[in-house]
Amino acid sequence: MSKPIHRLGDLQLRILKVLWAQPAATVAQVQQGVGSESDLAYTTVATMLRKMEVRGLVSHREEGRSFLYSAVVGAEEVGRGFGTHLVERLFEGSLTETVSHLLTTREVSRDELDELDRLIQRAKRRIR
Amino acid sequence: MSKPIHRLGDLQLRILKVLWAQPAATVAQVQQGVGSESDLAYTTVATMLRKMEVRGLVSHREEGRSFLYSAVVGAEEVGRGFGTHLVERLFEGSLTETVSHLLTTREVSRDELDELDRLIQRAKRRIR
DNA sequence: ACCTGAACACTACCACGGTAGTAGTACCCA
DNA sequence: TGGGTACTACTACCGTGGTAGTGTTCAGGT
Repeated sequence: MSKPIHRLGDLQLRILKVLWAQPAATVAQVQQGVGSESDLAYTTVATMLRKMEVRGLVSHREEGRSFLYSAVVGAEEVGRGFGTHLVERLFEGSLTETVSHLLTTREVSRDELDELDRLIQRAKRRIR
Repeated sequence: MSKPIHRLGDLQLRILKVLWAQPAATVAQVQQGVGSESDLAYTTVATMLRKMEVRGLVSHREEGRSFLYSAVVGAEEVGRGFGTHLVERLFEGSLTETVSHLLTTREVSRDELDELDRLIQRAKRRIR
C-alpha cells in the first residue's frame, strides 16, 4: 500500500482518465483525449507524462519508435485519495455531512436521487 | 460570486478550519489550532496567513500589537469548490458515481446509512 | 534608560504542477 | 540519398504551497 495519492493536478487527472479508458496510448492519443477543452502542445503532454512516470503514476513501454503509456494507479486509488481527502479534511470525517454538502450545492435531478436511494438500500442490505 | 476555490493546500485548509471555529484568532492561536499533528514554526503560520490574505482567503485587523485573522471565505464556498472538483473531474459529473465511490471505499456504519437515507428522502420531498 | 521577548515583515528556498520551446534522432518516402 | 516528419530528451520558466530564518519594531518590566 503506497501512500495515498492526494493532490493530483488537473492535467494529470485528465491524462489518467484518458489512460483508464484504454489499455495503453501514445502521447498523441493522450493529447487528443485530453485536449478536447484546451489545446495543449504535444510536448506539454509528453513532458507531463514523463513527470508522471517518475512519480509512478504511469509507465511506458516502447513500441517501435513510439512510447505506449499505461496508467499504473487505478481510478480506485486516486478516487480514494481524493475522496478521503475531501471527507477527512473538510468534513472531519463525516460522510453524511459530505454527501449532504454535495446534495445541497448542486443541482440534483429526481433520477439521481432515485439512483442514490437504490444505492443506499443496497448498501444497507449488504451491511447486515 | 468569485471564482470557485479549487485547489487549496492542506495547511491552508487546516488554517481555515481553525478560523471557522472562532470569529477571529491571532497567529499564535492559529498555530496552536493547526499544530496538533505537526508542529510548525510560528513564522510559517504567519507567512501562510499573509499569503492567504493576498489571495483573499482571510483578512486581518489589528488589535494592539497583534493581528486578529478571520476567514473571509466560508466553508460553503470551499466545500463547493472542492466537491465540484471531485465530482466533475473524477466522475464526469456523476453525483451518484461519486457517492457510490465514497460508500465503497470507506467503512460505513448503519447509523450513517440511516442518516443518508433520511437525507435522500428529504431531498426527494423537496424536489417535487 | 536598557534589555528582553513577542509580534510582524521580508526574503529565501524547495517541490511540483503546468506549459512549452528547442534539440536530437530515426524512420519513411520520393 | 536527401528531406520532411514524428517522436523523445532536455531545459527553462512561472505560480504557488510549504517551511522557516533573519530582521525590525515595540511594549513592558527592572
